[in-house]
Amino acid sequence: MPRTAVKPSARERILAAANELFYREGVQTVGIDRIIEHAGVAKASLYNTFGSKDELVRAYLESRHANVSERVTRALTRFRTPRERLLGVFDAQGELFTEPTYNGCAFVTASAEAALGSSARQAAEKYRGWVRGLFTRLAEEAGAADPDDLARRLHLLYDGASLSARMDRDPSASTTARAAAAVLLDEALRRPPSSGST
Amino acid sequence: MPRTAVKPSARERILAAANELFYREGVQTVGIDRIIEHAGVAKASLYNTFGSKDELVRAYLESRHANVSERVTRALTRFRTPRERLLGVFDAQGELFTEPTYNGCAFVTASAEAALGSSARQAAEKYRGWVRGLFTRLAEEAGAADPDDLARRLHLLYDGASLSARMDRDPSASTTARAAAAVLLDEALRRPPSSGST
DNA sequence: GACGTACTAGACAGATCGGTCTATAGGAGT
DNA sequence: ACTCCTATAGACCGATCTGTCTAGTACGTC
Repeated sequence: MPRTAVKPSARERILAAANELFYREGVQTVGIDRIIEHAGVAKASLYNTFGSKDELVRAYLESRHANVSERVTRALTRFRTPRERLLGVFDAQGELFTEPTYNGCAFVTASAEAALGSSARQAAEKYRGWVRGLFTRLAEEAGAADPDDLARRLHLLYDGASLSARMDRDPSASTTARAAAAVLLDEALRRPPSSGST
Repeated sequence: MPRTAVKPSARERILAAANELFYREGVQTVGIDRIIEHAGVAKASLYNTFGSKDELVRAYLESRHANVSERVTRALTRFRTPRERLLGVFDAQGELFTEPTYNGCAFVTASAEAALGSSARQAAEKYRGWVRGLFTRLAEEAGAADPDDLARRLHLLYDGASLSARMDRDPSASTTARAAAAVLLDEALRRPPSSGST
């Protein structure tokens, strides 16, 4: 068991350094030299393991995706009713916001820095698909008249909250989003299950 | 009239080039050389006029702020009732989304690329303050029970919509946001003018 | 014609970038 | 003992970055 206890592998140390530096300062700003220095590895180790900076960025974002989805999923098991589970997404978001290292959605910032066809954009697309699917499923379970439509609306609040938490340095954005989500949910339950009223 | 008709000044050409390239590809990705080449000016002209790239970024964002606020303000004069004016913000947003060059909120992307104390962050803060103030004023005029609270909620939808329009390439995000905003507005009007119910 | 202003063209400096390469060292499996 | 694998340190390459500097040009005003 020398892997995790005594000394993590080079790959793990590099990913940890990337997770910290890329997230805090941006994937464009942080250079390879900073990463290997912070991880305490040789440059060759990084390129033997990941091949390029772009692939390292992809691995960094994929690990974040895994962390966030696991964390949110686990947090939702605390709640019993469908309504509580749906609104619980914003509670889980609020917990992230209060962490001192929180610096916004990693996929949004990385995507803003990267070129159009880059790995960052692909990883962001995948993450957004997961969020959308989560909200859609929760909206269905809650009995919303139009689950897709409610999921889209909740996704707007979710994105807006993470953006406000970063740019306005306002961790209470998740509370505002949660309250707004409750109003939207109630309205979606009031609507008849199959009709389109604008 | 040789200024605007025949040949714009170097400053105007530089700003136009910055507005196009910075917005499309990012302030970090686009270098000074690309700007001066696209503007057709000498490098010395850029540095004599703006002093540094950071100041050029600030000027670029300030010009965008002026453009957007002027455009939104003018669009809102079309509507008569307070309710229409409030929801009209999302109509104006939808018009921006349909433009082929739309690439998300310039302040969000620029802020994601720039360092913490940079001009971009300052310009973004200023812009966000304007948006917040606009929503607050419209919420007051519409007679919302808690205008600040409603403004915060609408701001989440507004940010979420621009983010979705860019990342999901979905111009209809403004329509979703507008529908959600209508629900939130109605609820804010139903609430008694001075009480706090969670 | 002289002069100041605004501009252009482009070399240049100093730093940093992503990425490759050489050379070396230690540990595990045969 | 020998080899393979993984790791190390660090020189090195070509490209690119922001910013400076020199030199020369067109124009409008006195």
